[in-house]
Amino acid sequence: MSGFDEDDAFERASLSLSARAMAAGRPVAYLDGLNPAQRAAVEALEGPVLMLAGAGTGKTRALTARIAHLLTTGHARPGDILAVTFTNKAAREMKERIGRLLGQTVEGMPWLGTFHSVCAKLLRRHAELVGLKSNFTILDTDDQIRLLKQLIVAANIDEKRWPARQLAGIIDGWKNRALTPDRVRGGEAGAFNNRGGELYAAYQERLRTLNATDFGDLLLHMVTIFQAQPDVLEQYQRRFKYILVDEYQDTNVAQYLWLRLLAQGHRNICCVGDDDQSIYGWRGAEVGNILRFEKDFPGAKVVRLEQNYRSTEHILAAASGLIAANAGRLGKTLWTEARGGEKVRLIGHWDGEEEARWIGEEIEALARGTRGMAPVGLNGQAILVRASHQMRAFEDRFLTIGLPYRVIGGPRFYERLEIRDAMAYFRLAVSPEDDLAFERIVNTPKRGLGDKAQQVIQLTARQNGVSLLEGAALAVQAGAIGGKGGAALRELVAGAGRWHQAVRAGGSHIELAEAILDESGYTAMWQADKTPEAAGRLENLKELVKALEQFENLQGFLEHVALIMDNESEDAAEKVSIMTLHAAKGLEFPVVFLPGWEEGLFPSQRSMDETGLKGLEEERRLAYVGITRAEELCTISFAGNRRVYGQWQSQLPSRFIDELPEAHVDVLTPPGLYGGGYGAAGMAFGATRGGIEDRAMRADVYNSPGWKRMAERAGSRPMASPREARGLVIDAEAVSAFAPGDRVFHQKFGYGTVTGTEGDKLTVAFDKAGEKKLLAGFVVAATAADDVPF
DNA sequence: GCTAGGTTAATTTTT
DNA sequence: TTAACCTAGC
Repeated sequence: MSGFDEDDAFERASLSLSARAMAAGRPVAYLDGLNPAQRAAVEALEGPVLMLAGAGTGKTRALTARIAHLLTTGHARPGDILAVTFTNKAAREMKERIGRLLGQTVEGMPWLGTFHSVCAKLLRRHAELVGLKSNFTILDTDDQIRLLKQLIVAANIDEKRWPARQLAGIIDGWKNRALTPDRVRGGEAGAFNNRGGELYAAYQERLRTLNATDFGDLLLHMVTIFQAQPDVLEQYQRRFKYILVDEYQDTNVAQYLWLRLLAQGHRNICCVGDDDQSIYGWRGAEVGNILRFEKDFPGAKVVRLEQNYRSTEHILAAASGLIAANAGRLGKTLWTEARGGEKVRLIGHWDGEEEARWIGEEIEALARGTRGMAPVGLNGQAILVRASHQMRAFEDRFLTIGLPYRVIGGPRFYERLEIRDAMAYFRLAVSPEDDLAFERIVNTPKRGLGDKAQQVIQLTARQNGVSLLEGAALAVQAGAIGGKGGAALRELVAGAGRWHQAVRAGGSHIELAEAILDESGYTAMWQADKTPEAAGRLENLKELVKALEQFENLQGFLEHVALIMDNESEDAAEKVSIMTLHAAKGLEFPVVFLPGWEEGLFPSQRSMDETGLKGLEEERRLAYVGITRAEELCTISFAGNRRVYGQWQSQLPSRFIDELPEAHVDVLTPPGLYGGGYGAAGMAFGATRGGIEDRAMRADVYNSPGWKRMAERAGSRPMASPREARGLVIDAEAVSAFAPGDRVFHQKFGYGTVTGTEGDKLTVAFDKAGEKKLLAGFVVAATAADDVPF
């Protein structure tokens, strides 16, 4: 966040940028190779433009070319363009690509960044308008929750029944919708044990006192300012002559309002997005924003990017067929010039472990090139799951067979305990009044300051109206905290004073950081720790200090970290990637595996329960995102049994599997596996046994009284589906064909004797494989002729 | 203040 | 099943 705050700095940069590009005589180089649609999107500079960019259609290319076009044609200087993204990664990428297009780095694009970083920058200039100082701190989720916890306790609410995390979610929801406490409607304010609105107000008040914001506030405050201060708004309407928005389908109400306010004047706003890839509804994104664009901006030019450069025709057709089941789309048809390629593969497995085993073998085979394709390195292969707990089966399996993998997502560097602790020390050095930071480290490392001592500090601080650090100093002076704790606190207070002095004095912030970690005893704490992770933590601390080098001072670093929580370490080694579907958005791989396509898991039961059809459609978009990540080979799989929270459950293939167009799917016969039952993937399509083919009718079945009765009758069975209503599944009645003592045959386990039945599950003592629990559909009655008892 | 054992809940996640 | 979180008890 350092560098370009000075207006004239980017004025200068802008001049040199366009001038140089022009002088170099390649004013149109960035247009080379654009297809007609991309070109149209690039050249429609004036007025509202909606760029509907399907997966793999060269969206970033068009977007960056558009910026290059604005600059080179002299329509705008870098400082005139507001370009917002959701992630730092996207912003970085865009900067790089613009730089490449124009043949130089674009350090002069001061307003290209994430919604949050741009808003933070704006808010620092106008903080006083919402009662903050310009050096406010930005709290992360962890701080937010700790703060809320305090407020909940203070409000005499049972924190166990009403967890702070939940309140945080509610408040975030309000902020996403640009609702300040006074705007939360009566009924809604009654959320959270009837105290939601009140706690929200208290929380905002507390943030102001702490001179802090949370992430949601960055936008909320800016919307508030723009709405209440026409002069400020106008200033930025004039400054931002052109507005570009990436991933518009992911914007929430607050972001939408913010953009609309800024674009109101000239209406030069270009939004890029894909309604079919809207997968963040659960965190406030409004697909409606993109669906409504033409109404919001009458006369908008809508450009569709539909030529796909990523995937084979089968993959595209499968994805298109699937997404067609969603209602209320803007509509796009992806096409490609590429011909041929593999169909999407579909395979059913016995259980989750087997699925993992099979995928592991496939990956190895593909890497060796024994699948009729050129070898695909591990870096080119990915497994995309719906929920992160599904990763475990793969990790377990891959560790066993020694297949290198990397998990994308998960806890990030700056969210790690030791990093957050160290950061709290830095924060305290920069701002001694940062109470949250003080609280975090006051007894880390252990200083013998327990609840009681901390209460004394709190009380002293409140009575004197000072920060906790000052309160601690006073308490020490007064001798209110005795013994070991008192001495340790005295040292901490002295240290904090020293560090703050050092910050003010300037000097090397790297040396200071090292000194802080040293003098506080923090480094020593981990050195003394004998647990296996201690070494890694020390390593991380070193890395943290190293990261400081890129900044001029601690303040700059802290701002950076507050907003840029990613750290993608380069890892050159060949590894399979495992990640969630959400994390996969925007990525592509030659080979993609999509496991766990089962009712209840994907689409997620919870999603459907909570948001009904809306949730289901978002799940379907997630499936669409998954398939469209694949360039050459996409393999969808499901398991007939899966352990869910320790319980074995029978699983039904996902309804999304039914929705795949058959012509583009290759149903693999599981090699040497079971031969009967629904698990035999051939049955995955509703083609057999009188399936209902009509989609509308299928939806009807789902909502019909008959279906509901059916679901009820299924009783304890957690996942009933339309498929069952259609009789596609061997249900409880079929089970009665088997009784204890019957001889049965299983493709994998061979012959065995039924020892028990329970609903549609059988317990079978197999002659060779031992006792197994399984679905009746997976076995057939043994015929005397075949069955050779031993 | 720490640890062991019991209880509870269990998507998706960026900033 | 498991992992995180919290409460007793040392």
